[in-house]
This record gives sequence, structure tokens and C-alpha cells, in this order.
Amino acid sequence: MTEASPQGGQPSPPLPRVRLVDVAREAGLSKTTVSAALNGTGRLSPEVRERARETARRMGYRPNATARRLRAGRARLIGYVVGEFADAPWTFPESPYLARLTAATAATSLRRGYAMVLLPAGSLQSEWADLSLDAVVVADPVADDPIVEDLLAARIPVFSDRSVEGRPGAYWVDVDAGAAVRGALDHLRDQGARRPVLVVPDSTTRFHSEVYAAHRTWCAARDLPERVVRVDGSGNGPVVRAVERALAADPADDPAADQARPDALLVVAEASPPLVLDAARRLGYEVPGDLLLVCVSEDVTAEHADPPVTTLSLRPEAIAEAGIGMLVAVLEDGDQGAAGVLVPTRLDVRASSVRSAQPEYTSRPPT
Amino acid sequence: MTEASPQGGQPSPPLPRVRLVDVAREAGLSKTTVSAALNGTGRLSPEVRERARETARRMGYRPNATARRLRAGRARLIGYVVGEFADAPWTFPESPYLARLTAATAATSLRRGYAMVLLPAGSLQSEWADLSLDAVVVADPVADDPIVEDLLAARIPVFSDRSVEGRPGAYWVDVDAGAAVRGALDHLRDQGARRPVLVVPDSTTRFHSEVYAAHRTWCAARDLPERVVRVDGSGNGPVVRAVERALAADPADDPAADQARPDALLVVAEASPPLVLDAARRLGYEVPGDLLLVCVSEDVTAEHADPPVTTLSLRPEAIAEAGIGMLVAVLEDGDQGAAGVLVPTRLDVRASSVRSAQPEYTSRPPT
DNA sequence: CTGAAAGCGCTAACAT
DNA sequence: ATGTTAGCGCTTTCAG
Repeated sequence: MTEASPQGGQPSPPLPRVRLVDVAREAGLSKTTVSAALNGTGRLSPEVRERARETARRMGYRPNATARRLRAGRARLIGYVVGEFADAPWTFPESPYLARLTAATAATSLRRGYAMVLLPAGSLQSEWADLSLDAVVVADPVADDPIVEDLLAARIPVFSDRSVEGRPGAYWVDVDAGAAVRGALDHLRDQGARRPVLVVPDSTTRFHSEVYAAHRTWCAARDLPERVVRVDGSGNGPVVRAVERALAADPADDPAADQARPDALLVVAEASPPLVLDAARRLGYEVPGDLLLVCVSEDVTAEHADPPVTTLSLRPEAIAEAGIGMLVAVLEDGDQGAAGVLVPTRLDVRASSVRSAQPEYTSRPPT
Repeated sequence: MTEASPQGGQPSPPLPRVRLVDVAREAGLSKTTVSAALNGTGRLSPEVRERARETARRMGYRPNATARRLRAGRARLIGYVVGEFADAPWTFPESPYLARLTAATAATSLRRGYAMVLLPAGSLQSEWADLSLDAVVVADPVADDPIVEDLLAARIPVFSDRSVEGRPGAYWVDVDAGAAVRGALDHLRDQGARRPVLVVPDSTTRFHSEVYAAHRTWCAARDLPERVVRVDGSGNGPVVRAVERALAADPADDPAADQARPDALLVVAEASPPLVLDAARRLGYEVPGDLLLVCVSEDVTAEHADPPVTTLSLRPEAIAEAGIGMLVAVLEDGDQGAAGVLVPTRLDVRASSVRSAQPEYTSRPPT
């Protein structure tokens, strides 16, 4: 029977943790001295500091975070919630983008000293009001999202991956949608596309409006017809149906049916790349032979699809980094700098958008 | 200029939050009374209780969770980390199962009064030792996972979705693998399959061993050849390659090549259903015509694939529910009941495993 | 250079 | 029935 609680031993009452006083007593020092030694503060003789540290280590001392937080006045705890969607929330289990943003936010914030509490999507502030969060990250909020309003009313700083401009207390990171769309369209054109179709959600977010605007401008500048198909919701179903509509070459749009057949697709809505590919195949397109395909997606299946699908990555890790950077600045320095920041996207070119059967390459080395 | 901080107003120093004393003073009562009133404890006259509540509400009082936690001695904070994998951790952004387990754990624990801190996959205990977590949920640990060892050494209770038997302080929930496999195989046989192949990871977890064992027993009882193909890693790539091997009807396995052609596939390894379907198609199989397909998966794309793919769900929500149930019992009552519990799976039958073109149905009503 | 003491905001004994 | 008081474990002036 070692001291590590034996198999069926006594219920091992959460044995009293060793506190700062315990270490102090053991080392023959005062709480103050040990605290200073451990935190590297104050002016202590190297010997004393070392003695304190050694004793603490030996006794397996672990500071009580709660006491620290109380003392500090801030909990160093932030919340993370997925914004509310019109109807069913498109939660992160269904979205590789959100999943990666979630993981990256947790990792980044922890590195900066903040623990991230994951909050159920679509839950309301009242359900976790008693957590004393220093700030809340709201992923993918809709315009005038009730969660955001709620938080701001409670004077809790909000950080979001979508533009929420003009609200004091709300900070945001967003992607440079214009550059992203131009980059993707330029690439498709370079590969020979002349009748690209844009598939984009019918939403009012800054991101989607900007995608739409950039596309319009790009087409106008090249005297190309502006072909857009709107997605009427979120999730694989709606996107796939929109893709089907885009590829069906609706004669209502353009009577010269044959001429109307698209030769490239830029899907700016999250959907499983293999499913999009399947849709194209069902409608008689061969990718990349008849149709070049680029999807905005973080889904790893893009690489394994046949052919591998070119993706436009929103770089959730970069968004998290930028967002948490702002959060820390605001929380710790009350920073009144810019309330928003834009991060660039990345195009990962794969076979689905390359006319000649070239080897896969990427516009940037993997991070 | 309303009181809600004006546009470019002063830096609004985190204005002093209203405390319990403030409410007490305002209501002409003592801290104790207000505290009791708000918490529903003690014996107070209804009028006083109401007065305290009303004053608190009016002043926008929100209790300081940190102070409560300190007082209570427990933080009501639990950690959630994805276990360490042999090489690259198969993190939840890439696994619908883990994504849903993560979300469900967060939601369930919050409902039970515990905030869930999301910890970076593969991170070590030392990186978040100073969070004072009451317990940690380790998702998908490997055998003798260093994270689990680490936690147990620090005397932090561990809850896992994989069997970690025989370790004091470690509790687990696992799925009833045997029943799951038998159910799926029975279904395939009912649909006419006579040469099913099992695709399963080459791992030592209780779950996979049990899958293997159940399959072997099932085959023996029916005098069917035991056909198994091992997956050599995790992620879509390895699984798809294993599927290809399974379907290639390796003559080394069985010289009677034609006879050897499998007529059903049970994939007990997480991969994108559309990708598995693509693999079958590439090898000249038509699903469900030539090949019945069942995948263990939580991926929503299964429903949208063509044909929709039958899945065996591990029911992450049920696992989370059971796990958090144990966690609360252990933390709050020091429960020394069973250290592990098994939850049943669910087979969602779709077109990919139905010989005759029947309408989709499910073995159980959706939860 | 080190120690004693105050107090973060709350709750639960213990008076009154 | 309500108020007074003593801490939870830590950091931090402020004396010594």
C-alpha cells in the first residue's frame, strides 16, 4: 500500500491541499516571502528565494487560482459562444471553420493566460451570468445578434469574428473578403475560366456583402456577366442545392443555354467539398475538365477528395490570434485602439481548379 | 448622451461593480440577509426577501463568482482535453464525434453547474496546472495516456470516454461495442450481405478490441469467414486506403477472387462518408447495388451523400450526459459507485445499406 | 531584506 | 427573524 491511494481504499477525502502558509511554515518563512519568491516579485536574497521554491516544489504546492483571481479582481476567464442563427444554430460540430476557430481561440487565450469556457451555442447570457467572465468571444454572430446586445448591456466586452462596427464595447476581427474574392477569381481566370459563377449565402454580414460587392466590381472591370446564385440557409443541404441550381444553367437567366453553361464555381459558403463535387458529377460535369472548383472551406476532406479541391481558407487560427490579441490589450491596458482588424485569407490551390494536370501547390507555405 | 457609454467617451474604467454590501446598504439590510434572500437559504420573512431581491435587481447586482468559488472551496470548473495520440493528435476540428462530444460536454456540465474550460489538445497538465480545475474530462485517451497519468498523479479526478479501468480516480463511459457490432452485422445480413468486411483501426483500446472480438464471435457462430482489414492510423487518408484495400479483394487473402469480392462493408473508423463512398465507386462498386455500406460516424454529410449513408452513431450526447452525471456524483457526493458505465449505440439506417430501394428509416426515433 | 496585517466579495456559524 | 463576525487563500502595502 503506497501513499498513492490503494485500490479499494478509504474514500480518500479530498485531502487538504497544501497552502501557501504550509509552505511558509515548513520553510520557516512568512507567507509574504514565499509568495514573492514564487512570483518572482519583491527583492529577496537568492538563497531565500531558492529555499522557498524548493520547499514549495517538495511539498507539491499548487497555488489556488480562485484565491488569486479574487485578489486580482479579474477572473482571467473568457467565454466563447457561437452566435445565434436565424433558426437552427449552425454549431461548430457541423462547421470545420467554427471547430478550428474554437480550438484556436482556446489555445491562444490559454497561452495568453486566459482560460476559455465553452458556452453552448445559442445559449443566453442569463444562463451563464454567474460565471464572472472577463469577456466573451462571439463566433459568427448575425447582425444585431441578441447575444451581443445582451452582453453589451451587461457591460461585458465582446469580441467577434464578424464585423460588429459602431458599438462601444464590441471589438471584431474579420477577413479581407474583397482581396479573397479577387484572388480566387483571378486564379480561376488564369486557369481559363470565362463564365464563373459565385455561390454565396443570402446574408447581411459584412463578409458576405463584401464578397458580393467585390465580385460585382471584378466582373464589371472585365466585362463579364455577373453570375450569382444565392444560398438560402446554412448547412450542407442548402449549399448543395444552390450549387445544383448554379450548374443547372437555368434558361431563365440566360436563354442561350449552351453558352450559359458555367465553367467555374466559387462557393463562398461552407459545405463538404466531396458533396459539392458529387453534385457537379451528378449534373454531368467533370472536375476540373468541364468545371473549375474553388470552395471556401476549412474541411480537411478537401485534400482527400477526388480530385482534391482547391480551398480558400479563412485562416481561423490567424483570426483567433488577432482576436485574442485585441482582447488582452483591451482587458489589460484598456486599449482604445482600433475596434476592428482585418486578416488576409489563403488560397490552397489543388487539382480541382487547375486546367492542366499540374502537381498540387500552395500559394503560401503551410504555417 | 445616455448613461450607456457614449460613442467616443471616456475610457470607461471598469466601473466598480455593485457588490452585496451595496445592495444591503441600499435596502437597509445586512449582507447576510440579502445573501440569504438571494440564495433562498435561511428563514426570512417573505417581505424582506422580496425587498432584497427587488433592490438587487434594480441595482443590477450580479454576484461575484470568484468570491463564491473561494468561499465554496471548489471552483465548479472542469477541464476538457483531447487525449494524446501516437503522433499527430486527431483533434476535434477533424472529428465530428469529438466535436459533438465537446459541445455536448460543455452544455451538459453547464446545466449541472460546472463551467467547462476547453484545453488545447495534447497540452500538458503543467500548462494549465494553475487553473484549479475540479476535474478534467479526457476525450479519446490512448492506453496509459500521459495526460491521464499526469492528472492522476496530481490527484485530479479524470473522466474519460474510453475505458481506463483499474485506476483509482479515473472514471469512464464507453460504448457497448459488442452490441453495436452485432446490431450492424445483423442488419447487413438481413439485407442480404454474405461476405461482409470489417474495417477497424489497429488499436488497443477496449472499444476496438471489443469490436474485433464481437465480429469474430459473430462470424464463427454463422460459419462465415472472418474478414478484417486494419486501419494503420487515424484520419480520412488511412481509413480510405484501408477501405480500398478491403475492396480490392486481395488475392493473397483468398485465391477465389470472384468469390472473395465483398458485398458489405462495416467501417468502424471515423472517416467522411462521402469519401468512403467515392472510394467504393472508384473501385467499381455501386452502393447499395453491389455493396452495402455502414459507417461508424457522426458526420452530418452522411445524410447528404448520394446515396445517404447508414451510420452507427456512438451518441456523443449520451456519453457526455453519462460522464458528467458521474462527475457530479463523484465531486459532490464522493460517490464510490461504479467507476465505469456503458451506453448503447444507435444505427441510423439509410439507403447505403438497404438492398431494395426502401424509404429511409431509423431504428429509433431521433432524440 | 523580511514579516505582520489588511482585505478582495462572499457565505455560514454564531449571536442577538 | 435579522445582524455581527470570521474566514476561504492569496497578494500587497506598510512597518520593522
